[in-house]
Amino acid sequence: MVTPKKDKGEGKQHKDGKGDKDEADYGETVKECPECGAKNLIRDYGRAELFCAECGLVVAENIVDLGPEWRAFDFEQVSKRARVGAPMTYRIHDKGLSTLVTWSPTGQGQYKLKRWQQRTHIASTTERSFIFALSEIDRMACALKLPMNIREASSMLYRKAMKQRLIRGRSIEGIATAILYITCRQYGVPRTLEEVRDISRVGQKEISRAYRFLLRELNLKVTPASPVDFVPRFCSLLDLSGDIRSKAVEIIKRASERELTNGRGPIGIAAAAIYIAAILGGEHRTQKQVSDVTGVTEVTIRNRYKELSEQLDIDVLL
DNA sequence: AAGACGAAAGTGGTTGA
DNA sequence: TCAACAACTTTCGTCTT
Repeated sequence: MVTPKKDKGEGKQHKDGKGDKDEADYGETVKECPECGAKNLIRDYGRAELFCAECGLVVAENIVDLGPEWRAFDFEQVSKRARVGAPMTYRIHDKGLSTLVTWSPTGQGQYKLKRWQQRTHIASTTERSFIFALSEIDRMACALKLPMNIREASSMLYRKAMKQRLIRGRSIEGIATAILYITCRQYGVPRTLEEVRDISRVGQKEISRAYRFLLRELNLKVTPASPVDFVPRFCSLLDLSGDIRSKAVEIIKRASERELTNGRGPIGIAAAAIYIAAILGGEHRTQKQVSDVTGVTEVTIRNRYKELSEQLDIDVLL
């Protein structure tokens, strides 16, 4: 029953078809996010991309990389990896360190061969499902325009879940989707459950189940999403200016000081704050428009916006 | 006609016995 | 496991611009 989201501003989102040279230049000169207008872009040379800290949009890829092409997570890795082998990444199923095993059948009995094959069969099926999970995480992260660091973190989390034998007997899709959802929350670029569900191949129920299960089993703490986290993305989807964005954030801050946000859904609060801010700033959007983008109903927007405007003494004149 | 409003009933998730 | 509960949705009639 969720209305399909209109793909507004297709042109200003990050383009894949452009040449590397153009993008490298773009990465050097662009100063603010074309999606939400935020100024704090993060340049990740390790992943050769430029992404927005506010909404998580990948602004440019293949930017000029001034650092070494390998990554190191501690000193030991630095010394070992300085000039040997391919770069290691968690997004490749065997961490990119593959081993080629040659087999010489001379003098080996049938029995041993069989056992070896059984073992490798088990290894290869779990490996295959892991590869599948990673490709799914990548696909979904791509569709949601999430930065590479979130994809990396998701891969690491999935690996961890696998080590603790949490995947076996559960749907890979469900777990992978839940993990992506968790990582987004942890990195402060939350996507709504509806958004995640729309690009996943499993239903909302299964995602929620996997989500709760993983939080419990992995002892993860996920702080409730703040309404503020949703503002940049929603504002840009509504074609609202940066002025409205900061107004909305301001309203949310005042609301949370007065504890008007307690027990309320963060998305509804964000939607109402944006609705109010847009009217105050002379860029009126209808409740329906806001509702379509945020996924909360007009009724909820009305209820929240009544509360906010009354309690914060904001005169909203239409 | 479109947008805003609000009442009333329904839904899905959480909590606590 | 079940019922109570709050937040949110659906639906729909009415008012306003």
